[in-house]
Parts: sequence; structure tokens; C-alpha cells
Amino acid sequence: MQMPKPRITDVAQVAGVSTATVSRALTQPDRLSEKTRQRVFDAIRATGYRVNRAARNLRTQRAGAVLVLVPNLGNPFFSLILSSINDVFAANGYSVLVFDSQQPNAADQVVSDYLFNGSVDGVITLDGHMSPTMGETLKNADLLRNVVFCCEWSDTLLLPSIRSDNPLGARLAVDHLVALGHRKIAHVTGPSDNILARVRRSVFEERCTHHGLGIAPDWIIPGDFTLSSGARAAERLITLADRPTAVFCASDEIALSLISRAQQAGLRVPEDLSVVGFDDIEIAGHVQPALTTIRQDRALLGRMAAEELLGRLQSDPSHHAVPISFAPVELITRNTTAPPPGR
Amino acid sequence: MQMPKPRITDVAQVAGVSTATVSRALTQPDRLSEKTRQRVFDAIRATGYRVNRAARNLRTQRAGAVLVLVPNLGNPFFSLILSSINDVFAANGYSVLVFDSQQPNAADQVVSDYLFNGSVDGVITLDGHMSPTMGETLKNADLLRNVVFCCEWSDTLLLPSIRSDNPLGARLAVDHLVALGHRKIAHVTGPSDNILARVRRSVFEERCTHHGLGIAPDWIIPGDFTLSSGARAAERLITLADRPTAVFCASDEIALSLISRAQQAGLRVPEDLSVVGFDDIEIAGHVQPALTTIRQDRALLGRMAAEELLGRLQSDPSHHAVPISFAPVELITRNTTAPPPGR
DNA sequence: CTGCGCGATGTAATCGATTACATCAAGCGC
DNA sequence: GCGCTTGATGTAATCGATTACATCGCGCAG
Repeated sequence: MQMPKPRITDVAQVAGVSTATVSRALTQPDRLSEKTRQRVFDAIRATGYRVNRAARNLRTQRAGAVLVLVPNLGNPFFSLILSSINDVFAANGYSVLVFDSQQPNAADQVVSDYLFNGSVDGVITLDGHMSPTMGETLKNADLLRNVVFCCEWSDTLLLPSIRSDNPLGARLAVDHLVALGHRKIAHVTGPSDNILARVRRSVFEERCTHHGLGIAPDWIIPGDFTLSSGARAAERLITLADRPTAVFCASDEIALSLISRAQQAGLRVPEDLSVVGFDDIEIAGHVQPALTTIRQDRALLGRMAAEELLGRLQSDPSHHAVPISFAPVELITRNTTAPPPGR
Repeated sequence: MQMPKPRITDVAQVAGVSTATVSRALTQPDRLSEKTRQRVFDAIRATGYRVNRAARNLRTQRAGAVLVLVPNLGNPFFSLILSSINDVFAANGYSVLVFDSQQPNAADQVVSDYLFNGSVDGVITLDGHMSPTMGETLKNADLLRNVVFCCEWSDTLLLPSIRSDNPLGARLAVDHLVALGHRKIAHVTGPSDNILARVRRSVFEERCTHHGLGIAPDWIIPGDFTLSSGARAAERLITLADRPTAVFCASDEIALSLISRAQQAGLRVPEDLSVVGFDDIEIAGHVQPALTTIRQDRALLGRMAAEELLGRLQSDPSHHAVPISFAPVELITRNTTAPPPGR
């Protein structure tokens, strides 16, 4: 019933040329005479030929694919980044593989698997967890030059990294609350082993100190970026004897569910409690009250990372610079922040 | 500086066996004697060997990869599905490619590209748009048997399909509102060319008729599943002279932003307006008031689709059944629905 | 007219695995 | 002891493209 797939020799036969010519028509069309080029393309159309990727990849020692490592595919923060990474690579003839790096050590394992066996030419990892020993292994095989961090990064492993200006973001958030008159500010953190969480927290503390604010230990509430951790944080916040009048959340998801839970408990936002998020996910502007937050340009982050990797894949291997690029962040003032009660 | 990647011959040399034996150690270990198998594995460890995927794929005529076509990667509804698809395939040694099928016709093009050139063994498409002519083309190459629809599907192209019980979902939503006493119910639709949108809308109309409710033309408000379309729908709803007391939204994103916009305009939810969504995305339970909605089991949908495709990839080609599986849906009653005002 | 250079095209080696088939040794029944 | 089966392993063809090198023909300078 079904025809066998046409191969390059079939096309060559139909066009009356050699396989070398067909191959050249595909990869370097200007090296052929107008006439034969036409004949080859006609033959390709006639036969319905598609180049076999595995064969091409084997011969050229390239995969034409990249891997994107996502800490949590279910998190809407990442989806838009993924989408713009996808756009850039699709436009350049690359396929995009994704992998969810939920389980610990998966990141390491997956990256090295895919790179070593040649499934992909490069990796963009949105997950900053990569062990130095893995980095060493990759470097020894000269595979490290095709790994780019996006959003997150590793302190111990020096690699190109595209990231938002997190310190600025945290500073904008805290300063905004201080400017409104808040003196008692809480912070709900991300996971303690997460680099973004650490940076945001340390800048939070630094700015509070800078403004002469005390930080009760209770006011640093551990979270993990997720909705449910935001709800839990709200429950702790509510019960505090000396309750903060504002809270800076390490992610929008934390902020949104914290608000919801706080409202359930009878607190009014922003009258009783001001809340600032981080990320500006799409829903943030579509709830009541609309969330004041720090915008990260996710599309830009994805695009920059993709272009950085693309450049490395195409440039000559001696290119050894390790750039760190910062994407701008911006305070988006909406309706979850106001002066503290009694002012 | 860097060693060349070890090949199978290197392993063979170290182990003192032939390449055939090494290959067998990897793919059918029980065909080797205990002793040689050990020797081979030792050699593999010693050399740091990884099989070259391109070579294996070329020889075996398989890709060890599948493609997932996502209508909109930025939409959180899809991310969890993607995640569970990823889990199933990762556990079975397959890679997962994703492609965002935003632009029209991309679906067709991408699916046929990837299948024809052997980049992937199969496709799960979350996008129901596939032209019958493309289906024909694929069928002629016997590639159609490795395509599975998930969530969405095509009316004109008979393919295995994993989907939620959408008619039931829509029925539960409408009946719930009717049971609360609503007689004037609006519906915000998805895109008119979307199969889910069409089903949900038609069941909505059917149930309204069944309950003897009139539907003013104004009460069917076009949307496209997105947040911004929900806000637009709210604006239209607000201005209606004969305003419905309840609205059934084709997606949670529509519902959430509709609520937000309606609240901004001074309407209270659920006192003045009841709202039911569809999907039960994670945030739905983490806003105030929490969204009443129809839950789709996204993880299950993804898993079922992945397992269906996996089965087809592994089963013998004579397997020609075209199953349609329905995942259960469930009404999640939260706080955006109540009896109509004045009751 | 000769020879050289150059552009267009063909020939055949090559990428790195898998696997059909060949070979070999050991075990077994008679 | 012989022939046959069976299990373990080796030899070499093969998958389908790319590309280094060879070849060919043509135009042009000398």
C-alpha cells in the first residue's frame, strides 16, 4: 500500500544527476548551475523527498536540535520563555527538546546524556542546579561551551547566563513599599537552594537594613514559588503577633495565593496588607485587586538565551567568552500596594 | 585538550570483543554470557562510552523521539499535560520535542516534516487543526498510525483521540447554574474554529433549550480562551440591557479575567453574577472568590495520550483500531456561583 | 595551438551504530 | 566417536546522507 520513502539516490536518478549534486542543491544551492538546480528541485518535488535526519546528523556530526531544561513545566512562568526559545530555534531549523528537571540530579544527568550521545547540539537550562563535577566532565569533552543558563544560573559553574536584573527587581519592590510608608515588611522566599530565591532574599534584607528597618526572623517566611506555598505563608503571616503591613513575595504565584488566603481570613489588600510579587505572569493583571509586581520580560529572556546559544553553535569553537546578560526588570504598580493602615 | 568521543570500536577493543558483542550488551544483554557482559560493561565505564544516537537511529530506522504539538505554549493549561507526557516518554527512553503551533497551518507542516524526515517516531497533537489532505498524505506514507490527538481532535480526520468528556462538562456547568435558579445564562466561547469551543457551545445551547431557557443572541459572547478575551467579554456583558445572571465560560482564563473586569465595574461575584469556568487550572482555587469550574484531569490526559502513542509505537503495525478515550470531568463547586439576585 | 584555471559535477569514502549470517565450541544422543 | 543442536561470538553489509578529491569541459592568455 505505502511507497517506501524516497532516498537521495531516487532523487538523483529522477534528476539524472549524482547524489552529490542533490545534496549540494539542498545545502549549497549556489554552487550549482541554474539548470541543474532546477532539475534537482523538480525531482525532489516529484518524488516527495525529505532528507533523512539521522543520516545527515550522523554524517555532519550535528543534531540540529537543542535541549531546554525546565525546572517545572507546570509553572506558567516558564511556558512563555519556552515559547520564545522555540520561536528562535524553529526559525533557524533547529528542533527543541524539553525536559522537566523536577527530580533532583535530573538536570545533570539529562544534560550530559543528551549532549554526550549527540541528541542535541546545545542546552538551555532554566534550572540553575548543575554540579561542578558535571561541569568538569562536560568541559573535558568540550561540551560545556554549548550550555547556556537562562533565568537561573550557577554560582559555582561559570557559564553564559541570561538573567533578569534580580537585585534591581528586589530593590524596586522593597523601595516601593518603603516609599509608601511601610516599616514592617515581610518576605516570602523561594526554595532555599534556588539562586533566584537567595538573591531576592539577600537584596530584601540589604534594602531593609539600608532603610533602617528591623526584620523579625518571623518575617522571612519560607516558600517555594508555588501557589500552595503562598497560601501556607499567608496562614503563618496572619497568626503573627507583630504583623507586617507589607509583604514582598518571591513569585507572583506566591503573591496571588497569599492574597487570596489573607482575604479569606478577613484581611483587606491593600488596605491592611500590601503585597508585591515577582515575575508579572499574565494573570497578575487580571485579578482583583490587580497585582503590583516586578515584571520580567520573559519573551526577551527566552529570545536572548536562544540567540546566545545559536551564536555559540554557529561561531568558531575558539569563542570562549562567558557573557552574562541582564534583561531589564520593571516595577508594575497596580492595586495591591498602598500606604500602611493608619497613615 | 579534549579526548575524541569513544566509539563502539573503542569499547570493543578495551573489552577484547567485537563491536557486535558490545552492541548486543547494550540492546539484548541476555544473549551474552555473564562473563563477557561484565567485561563489556566494565569497558563501557572505563571509556565513558555513550551510544551515538544518530548512528543508532539511522541503522534502526527509529528516532526514539516524539513530537508534541502545542497550540499555545504560553497557556498554563497545556503545561501540565506536557509535563505528564514528558514523564511517560522519559521513563521509556524517548525524547520529547515540542512545537508551538501558533501560526496557521503550522500544525500540518510541522507534523509532516518531523514524521517524514524521521526526526520523530510519533506525534501527540494538542491542536485539533489538521487538514484532511495532510491526513491523506500521511496515510499514504503509513505515518498516520503514529499520530494521536490529545484534548482537541479533528472531526474530519479519524485518529486516536484522548479527550475530556466535554459534553458532560458543559452539561454539569449549565445544570449547576440552572439548579441554583438561574434562567438567564450567558456563554463566552472559545475560538469558533476550535472543536472544544464548538462542543461546549453546542451543549450549552442544547441544555438551555432542554431546560426551557431562552438564549438571547447577545448572550453568546465570542472569546478565544485567553485572559484578554475574558475581559472583553465582561465589558460586553456589563453593557447589556437584559443582563444574564450567570455566565458559563469556555475556559478558566476567560472566567478569571471576566470576573476581575466585572468586579471593577462594580458587579459582585457571585451575588450579582455567577461564573463557571472550564479546566480547573491551578490558580482557579487560589483567587477570591475561588472559581467554580469543570475540572479536567490534565495529568491523566497527558499520560493516557502518551501511553496510547507508546503502545502504537511498540505494537505491530497491523493494529489499526482508532480508539477514542474519554477522561472524566468533574464539577468543582467553589465560590463564584450562587442563586441569582432576588431569590 | 597549448596549457592552465576554474566552475560544475561525479566517485567513493565516511559517519557509528545494528544485525543477518557465518563460524566455532561444547554438549548430547546413539 | 560422529553428527547435530544450541549458544556465544565474530565478520561484514547496511542504514542514507555529506564531502574530499577526482574529473571534465570550457574559456582565455600566451
